[in-house]
Amino acid sequence: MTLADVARRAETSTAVVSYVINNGPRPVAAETRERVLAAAAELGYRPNRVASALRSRTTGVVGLVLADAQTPYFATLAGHIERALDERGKLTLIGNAGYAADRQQDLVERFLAAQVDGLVIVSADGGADVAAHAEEAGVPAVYVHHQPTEAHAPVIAADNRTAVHEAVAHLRRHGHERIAFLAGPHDIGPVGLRRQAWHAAVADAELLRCDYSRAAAATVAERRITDGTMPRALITATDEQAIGILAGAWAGGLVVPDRLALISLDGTPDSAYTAPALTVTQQPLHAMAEHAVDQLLGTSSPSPAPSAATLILRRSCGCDHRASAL
Amino acid sequence: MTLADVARRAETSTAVVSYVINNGPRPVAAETRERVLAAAAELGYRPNRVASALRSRTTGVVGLVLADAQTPYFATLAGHIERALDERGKLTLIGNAGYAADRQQDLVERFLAAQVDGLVIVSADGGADVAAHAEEAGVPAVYVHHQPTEAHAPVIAADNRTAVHEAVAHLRRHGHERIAFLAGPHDIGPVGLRRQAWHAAVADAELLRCDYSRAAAATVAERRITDGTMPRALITATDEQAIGILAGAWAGGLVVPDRLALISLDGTPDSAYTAPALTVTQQPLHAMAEHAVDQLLGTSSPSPAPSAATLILRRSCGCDHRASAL
DNA sequence: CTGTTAGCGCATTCAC
DNA sequence: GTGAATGCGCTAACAG
Repeated sequence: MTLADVARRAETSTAVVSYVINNGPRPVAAETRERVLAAAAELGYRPNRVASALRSRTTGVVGLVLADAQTPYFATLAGHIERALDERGKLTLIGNAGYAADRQQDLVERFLAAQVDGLVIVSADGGADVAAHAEEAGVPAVYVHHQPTEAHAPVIAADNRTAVHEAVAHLRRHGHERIAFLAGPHDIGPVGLRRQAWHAAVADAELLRCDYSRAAAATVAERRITDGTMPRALITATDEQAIGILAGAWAGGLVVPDRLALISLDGTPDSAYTAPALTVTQQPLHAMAEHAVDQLLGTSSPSPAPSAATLILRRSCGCDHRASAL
Repeated sequence: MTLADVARRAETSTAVVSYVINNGPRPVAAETRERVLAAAAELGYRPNRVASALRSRTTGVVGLVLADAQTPYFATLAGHIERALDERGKLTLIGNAGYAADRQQDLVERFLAAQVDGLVIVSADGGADVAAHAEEAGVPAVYVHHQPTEAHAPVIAADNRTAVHEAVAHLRRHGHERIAFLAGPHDIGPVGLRRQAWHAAVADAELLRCDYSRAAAATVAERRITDGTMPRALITATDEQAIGILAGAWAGGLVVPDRLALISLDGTPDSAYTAPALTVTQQPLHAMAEHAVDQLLGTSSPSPAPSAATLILRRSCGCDHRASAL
């Protein structure tokens, strides 16, 4: 079924059929429009977006490159982005780079070959400035969460510094002086910012490091408990690490929050249903996604830039104002 | 940059350039090939997949329709599917139906318009047989996890019945007689199969129901604890519900596994890092994804059909053979 | 307001 | 082994 078939059936031209299918760019007489619509319905006509894309030079597809699609933080962010795109009539081509710079590069290349209308890059630490390739091809791109140094595209990220300060201040209110920090393996990207903000706010406390995985954090917790060197107050850079710490603490018989006050810095949905529930600074992932997509598509009414994460008080820091898990 | 540009630079025809770019379907003299490759590299030529798709009637893109992209179970499955597709050179167009039948329909329609080479549908309970539309358009489709009644496409799912039997048997080994079951709001789909298998294996024990969300399950747990009607042994249909039960139990001061032996039936990665760690029957999500994609693409060496979930013993059932969270 | 027509970039047929 | 020419289905000039 093609435009021509519909035109033939409606006894008109392909141009007119195109005008009614796309509501423009030229007006069509009401009666003709009815005939065309009827013919299209009878034939079960479905426009071929590929042909349309070739001619109009716009596919209605946006590429979403993810560093990691499995982690709740990224998965939630990706979900919001896909939804924002969908609301604006775009389709989402998704790709998972698995933290590998070359895979990220390759995905961008393939998305560009597919003539995407834009590129959203949720990169993690490291990686080259893939947006440069997009710019060269005349395709707009935005980074979300993280941006490589000297990047040629806007970045959408929340204010990490303020979030960390709030977490530190809250733990101090609980009477803690020495507030340790569990960072990632290095200080690149948003987590590096969080680490620095902690360092600026806390005079002398211990800096721990491990991978951004539950398994790694659980190992750290178990070892620390065995050694008797577990801090009494800890801020983790990510929810994944916090959940790992909780698992390790449980296995090691260390009670949270009695023996360890814990705050995490992502605030994914997962953090609300751990045992005990995690106190977090919640990143405005929805706002970040909306803003990124508006920025990318140059929508007329752009959403406001996402602000800082908000502190959500639950049980793991020692707060008690909500006994219920809800 | 188009084929014609490269041809001009290499002083040959567009046909020859096409042959070398695609390695066929006709042979090209080594020397000519070199000239073409050099010209393409110098010009930074990138094939236009849209034009290629229009001509060759194959886009190299597969549509993935998800009932819910946020839940770890579906997110993990989606990740495996995307990866399997990527390994076979396909790009993935993703869409989130959010459990809404009309949104699912709409997504399929738009993917078909985009001329996808195939459709993977990870549907949840309900929804029409969207694969029928695909079949009509001559596009192959597979269902994963769940299939509407009277569906016109293959389904890839694991053996839920066996999984449930193993869970029941294990709880019995721990000395439990009355093993309750937490099902979804109704008995459609895979969860319905699990519910039936439990019913067949357990004579008289209580059937609980709630939404497939952590929040709903936590509410159930808290109410049961308050009422003093919490079962001593429970199998939950999904990990989401198990995690909610754990959160509710913690908030209500009920110790798992001492006062409640718990087994869940998904076995997502999340289940390994709860406190306590969940004993689960782990669904072969990777095998399901591989098999689905092979089935869809008609690959020469199809992967074997996924078998039953495997029982992973951890702490929540009362087992003690692994003190570590790892 | 409607119809005719020329490509979009590429794969492929047919001639050489 | 190579090249010229055709058309995939659609949009947008252009002409009526």
